[in-house]
Amino acid sequence: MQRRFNPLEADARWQQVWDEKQSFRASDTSDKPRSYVLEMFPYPSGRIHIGHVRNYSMGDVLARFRRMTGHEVLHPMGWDAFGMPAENAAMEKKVHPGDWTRANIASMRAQLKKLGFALDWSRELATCEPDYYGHEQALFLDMLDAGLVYRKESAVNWDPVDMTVLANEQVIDGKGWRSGAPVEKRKLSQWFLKITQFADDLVEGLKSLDQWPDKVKLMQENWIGKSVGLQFSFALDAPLGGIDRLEVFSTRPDTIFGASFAAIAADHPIALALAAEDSELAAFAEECRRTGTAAAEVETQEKKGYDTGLSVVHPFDPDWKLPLFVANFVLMDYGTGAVMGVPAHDQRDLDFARKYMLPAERVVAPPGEEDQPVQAEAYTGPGRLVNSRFLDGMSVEAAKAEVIARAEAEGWGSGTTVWRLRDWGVSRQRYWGTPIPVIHCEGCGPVGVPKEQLPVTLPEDVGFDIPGNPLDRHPSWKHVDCPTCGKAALRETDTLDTFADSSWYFIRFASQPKDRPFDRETVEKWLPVGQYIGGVEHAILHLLYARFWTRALRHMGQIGFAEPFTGLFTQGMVTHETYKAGDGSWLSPQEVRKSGDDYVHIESGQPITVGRVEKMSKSKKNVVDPDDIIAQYGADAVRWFMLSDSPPERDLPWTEAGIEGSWRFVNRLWRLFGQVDPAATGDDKALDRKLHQTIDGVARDIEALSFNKAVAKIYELTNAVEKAAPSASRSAAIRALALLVAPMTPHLAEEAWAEMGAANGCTGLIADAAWPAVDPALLVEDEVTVACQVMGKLRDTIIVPKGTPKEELERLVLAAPNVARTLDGATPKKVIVVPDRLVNLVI
RNA sequence: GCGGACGUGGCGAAAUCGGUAGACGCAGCGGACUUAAAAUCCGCCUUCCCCUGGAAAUGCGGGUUCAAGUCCCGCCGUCCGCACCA
Repeated sequence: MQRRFNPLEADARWQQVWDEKQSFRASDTSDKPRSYVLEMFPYPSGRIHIGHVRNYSMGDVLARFRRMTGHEVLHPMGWDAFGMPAENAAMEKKVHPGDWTRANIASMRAQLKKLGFALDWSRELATCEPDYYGHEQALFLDMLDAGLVYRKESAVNWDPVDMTVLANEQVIDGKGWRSGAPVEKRKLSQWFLKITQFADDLVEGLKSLDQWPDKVKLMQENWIGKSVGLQFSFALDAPLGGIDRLEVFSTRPDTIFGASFAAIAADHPIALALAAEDSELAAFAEECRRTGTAAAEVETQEKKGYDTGLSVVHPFDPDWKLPLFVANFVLMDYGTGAVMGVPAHDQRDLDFARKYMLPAERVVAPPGEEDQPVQAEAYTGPGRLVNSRFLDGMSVEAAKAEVIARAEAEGWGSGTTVWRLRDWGVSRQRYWGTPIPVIHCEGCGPVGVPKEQLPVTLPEDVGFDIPGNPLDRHPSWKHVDCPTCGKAALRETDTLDTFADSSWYFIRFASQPKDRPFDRETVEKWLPVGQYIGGVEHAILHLLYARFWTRALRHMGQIGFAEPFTGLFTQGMVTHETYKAGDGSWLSPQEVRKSGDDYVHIESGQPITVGRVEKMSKSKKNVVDPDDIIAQYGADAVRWFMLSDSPPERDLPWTEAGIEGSWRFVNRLWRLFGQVDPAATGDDKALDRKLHQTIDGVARDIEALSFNKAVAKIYELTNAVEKAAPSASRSAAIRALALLVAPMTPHLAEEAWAEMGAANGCTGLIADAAWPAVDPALLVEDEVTVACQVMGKLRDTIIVPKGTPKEELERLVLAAPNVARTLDGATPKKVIVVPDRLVNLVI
């Protein structure tokens, strides 16, 4: 065996062997239990970054481990290949988005292959190819037929930089998620997917996802935002044009007798009608629209209103009139754009009432506080109804039910659920996306492209020298005949949001027939995905859309399950120290050298300020390139480092010392593998025990994705094996160690396996080897260390046979020298014995 | 503001059910080998003290318990998500 492990040579050799033997090809017909391990597929930006390496290393350990434990594993890879960056590149570099994207895919594929992931490359797909997006178009048409797609003119979020519409989920703090430009409102005809039809089920379904992080489930629940209450109408005391009623929604119909005003949004039809003849109101409405929705602004925003002079009539008392305001805190796009104001029990209403001198009468009170006046804070807790006529004495819940029942009986309202979730607007005014397969005919309206004409492919001859949608200004592409009446018609020139592409790729991975999106039977063999791994930044967008899409397919009878991902794991980021030069400019790790405890700039020798450890970003220059690292240390050291130290859900600080340490360990293992001796004889019971405990523990840790713990256990075993004297046990441990590290450092393991060879029982590829069996008898120790405590403080420890009886333990502890000295002749009042663990003496 | 997570050595972290806090790794220190260096190996490594032992210590302050990093109450801090949601 060579003295040093040579990854540069070994990595490529084993990668080629796995490739030739198609070692990681998933069989649809295997009888083994199936396991679908999936990491979120990358956007082909051009380079793999270290975060990808961490993500795919984790998935790879699980995939390889599952193979070793007898599973038929599906572990595929593909490309989320449509999107804006390709068009931006086209504009800047005068390359076609397709050429740019495909070149990026080629180089990133090569990078991934260098890491030796156990991927089934035969199933590789790219969403920008017609043999993917054509099937997506078919699914869109199915949804159109099923009534899950509709077209609507609505105010949409317009990104003025990317010149496209954005979904609600893609607007963050009033800014476009990609461009960061403040989003404008525009009225446009757009295609929508009816995600709200599944709102309730999407919330309910979260309960079944016990292998999802609570954090993600909570984020989804909040995003969907279910509110149960009463939608009802106030009569206007004087009709305005054709409008004589005002619809409002309230989650607190029980407080209806505490109402002292009604308020509408600045964009509410009544407000618009009034503003047409009231310039003061028009100015106020304009001010409301101008106000940003950014966090800081909203918080400091004063509640302001404009008294319309109109009144509404209380539904339970025709003589009770409530003033109607236009208010800046009422939003047109939530509920009905109008509220009833109950100052005593809603803080915003209270702030508003104080400013405009409106009454604030308590109608719910906890016991004993019935007569307390309303102070600075609105009361939102439980209690009994007061000052509320026929509701007096009821609980909040009973009163809600009573008001809803009466409203429904009297016909002026009904119990309703309102959702924060909006339907998913999927139209994008972009070129590099899936063409929406619809033809607009003057006579027939929008008509779906007949399925036999799919795919509707993107034209190649497009230019990006002027802003806007190249599909729309293409001379011929959009001009087609109506499939229904045959008259001249126009193709839809919008493309689908790229989140549609990632909403079903995990299904296509499992089954890729040429003539349809997927084969149901094959899909149901593999799905749902057993373990999905990716960044938490997709907690809402991608994961919600994928859950919707899967439900839509089930709704249409195409598949039999609703949840696409049984297990979800959100891994942390890879971070790095930041370095700042004296002039405040950022420096990359390559420009910095450690000198004693300080850092200096290599070029100038000037001292460097070390900043906080942050997510790697180009702007702060704290990035490391996986290619450089692999070239220096090989794939296995990088993979090992990605799994070590930090728990996978937490951020992992990249350090030069850390990767050096991993590299040293790879070599340490390599030297140890060289010490295997098939001729060695003799037992080492302690080492056997350590080995079997480690095999068991590492398996559990990998199943739980606690890779850092598995790594620690492997270090411990390595330490023990190194210290052990030669024996048959030691050789067996060395061989088993190769199997234990095989999922993490597969090239090293494969090389060692081949070197150890048949003489040591190492035949075939370690990639095809089974996980070592555990002897349960060796998991239990026959001796245990028992802690000897006096008054809860550790005074001594004794080693006793496992299962030593209580009385005997007590006797031994009392005899322990340090215990006897501490007791100093005193007799314990009480003795607590936890068998095999500790004895605590209470004096 | 609402919701959530987290807080343990110089650093990344372990501690699975309330039962020996700091496993394992990194960095550091001392030593061996070497002409020397690298590599490797051995040892030390929470703090303090009257050092064959002892005391304190898991963000801070209380509580429950024979026993608390772990459970309960109240603070402080950091990070994340949402945000005028009726």
